[in-house]
Amino acid sequence: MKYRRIPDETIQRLPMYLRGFSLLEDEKEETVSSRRLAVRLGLNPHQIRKDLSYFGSFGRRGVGYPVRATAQRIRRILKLDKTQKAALIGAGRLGTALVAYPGFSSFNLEIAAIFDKDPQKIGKKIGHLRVESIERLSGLRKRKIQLAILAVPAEAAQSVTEKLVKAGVKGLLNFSPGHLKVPASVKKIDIDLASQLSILPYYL
Amino acid sequence: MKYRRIPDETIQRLPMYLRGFSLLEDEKEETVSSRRLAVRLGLNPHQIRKDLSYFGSFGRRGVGYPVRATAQRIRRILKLDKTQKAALIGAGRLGTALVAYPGFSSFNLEIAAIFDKDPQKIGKKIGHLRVESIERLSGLRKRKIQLAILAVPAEAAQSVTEKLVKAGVKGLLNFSPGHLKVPASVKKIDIDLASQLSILPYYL
DNA sequence: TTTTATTTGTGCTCACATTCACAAACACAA
DNA sequence: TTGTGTTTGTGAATGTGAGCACAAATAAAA
Repeated sequence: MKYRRIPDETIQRLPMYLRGFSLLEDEKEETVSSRRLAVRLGLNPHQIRKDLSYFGSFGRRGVGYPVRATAQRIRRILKLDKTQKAALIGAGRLGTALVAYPGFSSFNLEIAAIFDKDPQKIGKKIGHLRVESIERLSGLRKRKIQLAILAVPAEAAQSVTEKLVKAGVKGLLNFSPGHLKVPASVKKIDIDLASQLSILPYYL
Repeated sequence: MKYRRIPDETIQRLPMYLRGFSLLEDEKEETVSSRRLAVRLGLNPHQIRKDLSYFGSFGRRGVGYPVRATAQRIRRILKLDKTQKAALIGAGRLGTALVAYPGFSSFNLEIAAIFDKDPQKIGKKIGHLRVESIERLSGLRKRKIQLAILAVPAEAAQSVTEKLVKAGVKGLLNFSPGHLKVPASVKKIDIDLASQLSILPYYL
């Protein structure tokens, strides 16, 4: 296929595909067709094929996609073939829940540091990590942590973000409500829990 | 404007607009132009105007949007002018964090019941609510709870969902990974935390 | 009243994602 | 070797949302 810009939407679906392939890997399946995979994931086969084709030829016609190889290739694309470390900012309830969240490890994601402003929390253990002072964010570059999860109150979000950017963070998963300004070089994903829930009543 | 289908994307932005208007309400602002609001929210004025116009005429030319009235109108559209009750299923760490989450109340959203399967957790207090047995989900209809937040392990998600649908739930905020089958009459929003985080490394 | 500066509301255009349709590639049986 | 049934990969068609430009409406100054 001639070069075409890869849609963000495609990138966003890759983790879903990866989860599907990983599960099939565990089930010792050798190959899977786009049709079978589509049924499992609840979407349509055309989209799976088109999405994967952006990254080259993955499957064999008449056969399907080789499970193990394709899983590995998607991991490579998403840079999940090596463990990716993320810093968590905010050791409140949500932050604590995220540390214990079991879903990250299957994607080779690891929360490798926790920061908080509150002196009461600093030094405390959460999981197997100790909460560090927010003053130590500047050490992230040395520790090769380029991802951050922001779970602080809205008022603190912008100033913490600026510290993170200075510390070399390139990807941000933001749970704080409201608009966060980041340089174009930083990829930001917003998860606004209250907004998400408040959409539902509309459809009642 | 002649009738046009309202895009889902527009609905998804309404909570953002509502938060903007609510804040301006607190600041005792009388009116706001799409331009000023756009700066605050970090998006463009055309989109705000187009989105609002789907629901009729909101503002006055040369002046802007009346803050209080527009906020109230958006609340009405989203059915947030009355408190909306939601049930939380799954009293794990994530569920517990959600109960304490302060962001819901400003949208008139309330977690009004908590359910779990684990007998160890049933009867325990979380916030000011007691954890109930999952067997009691069928009582949701009588309690007029039509929204549910699903924070259970992936294995349990489908069966719980079916119980919820039977109990008359019409809107579902799903934190469980994987594909969940729901009837077309039920609106489902998925928040897959691991998938979201795993998108970030791609952009490094 | 007239002019100037704003600002909304909306038809239109453009860009882009999704879906379709089909040729090419493969497996396997006859 | 030929034929049949799959399945991928992709150009093309379709559908849809975002961005734009501008007329209409308003306020305030001249």
